[in-house]
Amino acid sequence: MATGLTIGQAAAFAGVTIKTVRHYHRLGLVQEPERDGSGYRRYRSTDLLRLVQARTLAGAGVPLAEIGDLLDADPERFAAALDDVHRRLTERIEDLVARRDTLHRLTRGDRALLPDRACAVLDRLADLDFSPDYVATQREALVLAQALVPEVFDPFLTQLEHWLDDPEWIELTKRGWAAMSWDPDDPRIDGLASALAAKLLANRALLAMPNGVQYRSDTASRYGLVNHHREEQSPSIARLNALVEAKLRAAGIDVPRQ
Amino acid sequence: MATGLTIGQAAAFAGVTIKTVRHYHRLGLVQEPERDGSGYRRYRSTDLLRLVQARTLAGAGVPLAEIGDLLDADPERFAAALDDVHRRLTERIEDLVARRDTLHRLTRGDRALLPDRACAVLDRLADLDFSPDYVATQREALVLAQALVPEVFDPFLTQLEHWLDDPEWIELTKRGWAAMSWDPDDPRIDGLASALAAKLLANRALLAMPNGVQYRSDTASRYGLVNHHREEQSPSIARLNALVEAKLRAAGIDVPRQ
DNA sequence: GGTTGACCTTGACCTTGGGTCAACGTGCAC
DNA sequence: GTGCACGTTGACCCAAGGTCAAGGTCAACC
Repeated sequence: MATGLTIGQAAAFAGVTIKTVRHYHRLGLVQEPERDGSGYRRYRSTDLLRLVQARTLAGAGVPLAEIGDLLDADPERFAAALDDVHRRLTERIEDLVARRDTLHRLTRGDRALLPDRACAVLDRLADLDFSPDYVATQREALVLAQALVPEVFDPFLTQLEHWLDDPEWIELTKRGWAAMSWDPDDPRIDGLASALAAKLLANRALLAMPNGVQYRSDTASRYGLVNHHREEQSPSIARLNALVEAKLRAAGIDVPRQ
Repeated sequence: MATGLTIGQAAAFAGVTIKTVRHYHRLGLVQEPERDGSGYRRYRSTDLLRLVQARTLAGAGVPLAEIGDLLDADPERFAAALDDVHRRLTERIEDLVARRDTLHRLTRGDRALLPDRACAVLDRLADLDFSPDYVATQREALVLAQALVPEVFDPFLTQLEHWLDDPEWIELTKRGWAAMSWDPDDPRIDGLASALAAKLLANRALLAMPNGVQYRSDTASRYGLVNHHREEQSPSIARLNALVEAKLRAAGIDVPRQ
């Protein structure tokens, strides 16, 4: 008797598994066909059509719960819904393309976390013979800055780029890094702090908060968190920083505390 | 104290939810950072890096279970895996594009189920003033044929295309369809069967199984299922078909039974 | 007319990548 | 000291099926 296809044949025709077909039946997404004498579902071509329609929508990412309504809707609502699905699909495709394109950045971690401009600064630091340790610390600071105080991230980079053109700053900074291994009471620290503060004061325009930046109530503490990052690993560096900040405050600069 | 970011800050930085971060910890995909005095997780930049790497891979569709191993792998295995991910992502994108492109076929069901060539044949049937009912039945037959006997689907279409150029066949077929409403014992049925059989025998080359088609053991019954599709709704059509088949067999043609 | 093997039936639980809710502890600002 | 946002764990929920179990059917071969 020509009673129609079995579930396996129907599933193969629609390009889904048997389990999926039964799942659709259970969700009421595709009506169950009639059974034959032995209880087998028998699929006619209208069932196949419905199945293919459902699978196509599901494959396009439409939630199964919506598909039933959609297929039963009047043509204009259906057409509108199709447009919507098409749009969402296009978005998803573009998203995937973007993800694919960013994948290769993963091979170098820093480039995954920081914008190109910051990476360039770090590369220049390495070229200028700063120790890898120092570069790594700066990288950490930049990552933290981006996460914690994004509103000053760009001005911060501008500062760094400026200092990199100043050989004297480079020299001072390298000495400051070397101070990490000094005794916290080393008398050279005070001289170094004075020199650094003088250098900063000579370029005080750079220190001002850029125009347009909202000073959030917690910005200061976040900024401090960035500035004092890794200080706990070296008391001498902590003392150096404290001295420099005190000298800046004495000169009337508003340095955030803590 | 500069102990690092809280989970909410880390999650925001990586572009995921807090829950996702903890999920990754539980799966061992991202190591848990140290806790501060109050039990809060505190994220350093290496943790952020790992988190961003994990999220990027996960977003690209890599199963979470694989990501941990991947990120711990040596660079060349990691690069190979990245290539693989890139390839899968490209496949997925192409698949989505294809699905998007087939979406619009859903507005007309027949076009979603049948290839263009079959749709063209159905359109010609409608143009030739076959009743919508007849066209619908033919559509069902084509869908069934495609599902059940795909190996003869193209030759079957070729036959149909041939007959459509024969005005006499068109006339006979329309009379045959009209027979549906006749009494099964109507004497005109026999004459119609003779005319149809003669027409088929005059083009017997078309009836042969095409070269290269494997005659599966069940092809005959499937073929019969297609041919006798909808017969149960009209005893006169059933009788007409039976008569035609008998005449063909008498002429030495191998017509599958049942 | 058995037996084999492919296919069908239902039902219950498993999976992935998280979301949601509850019940409770912390940190900070006013 | 009182909100209020944020943190902690744990337990359950979700889509969209997959897997496994325990049988019933069907067709074919011997």
